[in-house]
Amino acid sequence: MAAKPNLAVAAPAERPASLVDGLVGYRLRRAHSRMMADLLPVLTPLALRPVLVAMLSVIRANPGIIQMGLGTELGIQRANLVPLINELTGRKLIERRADPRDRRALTLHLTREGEALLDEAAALIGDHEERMLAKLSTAERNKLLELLGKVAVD
Amino acid sequence: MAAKPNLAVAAPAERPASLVDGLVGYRLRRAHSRMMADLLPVLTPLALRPVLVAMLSVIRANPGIIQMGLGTELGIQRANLVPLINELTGRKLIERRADPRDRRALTLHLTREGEALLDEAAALIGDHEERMLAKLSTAERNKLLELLGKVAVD
DNA sequence: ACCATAATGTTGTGAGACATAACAATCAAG
DNA sequence: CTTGATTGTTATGTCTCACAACATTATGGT
Repeated sequence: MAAKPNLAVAAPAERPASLVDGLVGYRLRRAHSRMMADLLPVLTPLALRPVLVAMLSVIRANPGIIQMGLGTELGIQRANLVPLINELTGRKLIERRADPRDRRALTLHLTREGEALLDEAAALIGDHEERMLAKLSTAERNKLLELLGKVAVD
Repeated sequence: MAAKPNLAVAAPAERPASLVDGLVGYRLRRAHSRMMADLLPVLTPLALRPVLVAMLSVIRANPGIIQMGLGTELGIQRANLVPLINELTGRKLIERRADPRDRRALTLHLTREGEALLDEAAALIGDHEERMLAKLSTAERNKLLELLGKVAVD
């Protein structure tokens, strides 16, 4: 029942909009892809990746959070979290400490170096966001944050 | 100079907002992740993935597009495009034809089966988007599309 | 016409993200 | 105390993606 006109003879001169172009999911994919492409080289000088920054950020906001909680917060499965945490502990950016309440769990804390490096990363990421959102006014950026929040939340 | 208030003394009773939570890039990542998690099982019955749908969609909107053009349009490198196109041609969803103007290039066209399958996918994806954007009004959805477009565009 | 450079499709390869299963240690509930 | 669930861990496999190299063909300069 498609009301689709026959355009087999139409000259594809300009750039006909594809079906996926009107989808939020598709533009989300493109916007995300473009931002990651810009962010990766930004963090390279600090030897960090976006995931590691997110981990540091959540640990700073929730000192003493256990690994399972960190994984849930970031949408990372605990199995895949282990090598990431090993990477951060190996660089003395965070510490694993025994949880006094639960002997299975390990709590996570930022070290001084972790704090400092996260501050550096935050500054670089601030510039990065400013660059990516240059076309958007402050009101538009807030609106985008709000709308993305509604989509991201469960 | 960042106008960042000192919140070190705030009581972390509820759920303290982490630094990354105010970043567009981070919410973009979360929103994208959630939508993909919902979309993948939607396309499973058709044995399709989001990339394949995007390819079919762009080919339908630009019949005769060459592989290089498709890769540029979707942000996929031509090397990685080859097995994807092989997958679609193997399933008789698209066809590779010689380009009369450039003997290096191969033009791409949808088959009837490709058209039909894309229509099915479009219907399923329509439901999927409706589900993901349930919290947003029509005006908000259009605004989100517009803002994402500004971020995604180069 | 000739030559150097670029573009297109292709293959191969490796790194990284991610899901799953299985296990030991510990907790929680009956 | 015993059964089941939870936490951290290891191992494994899959999927996506980037990069390098190559043959074929176009393009542009001389």
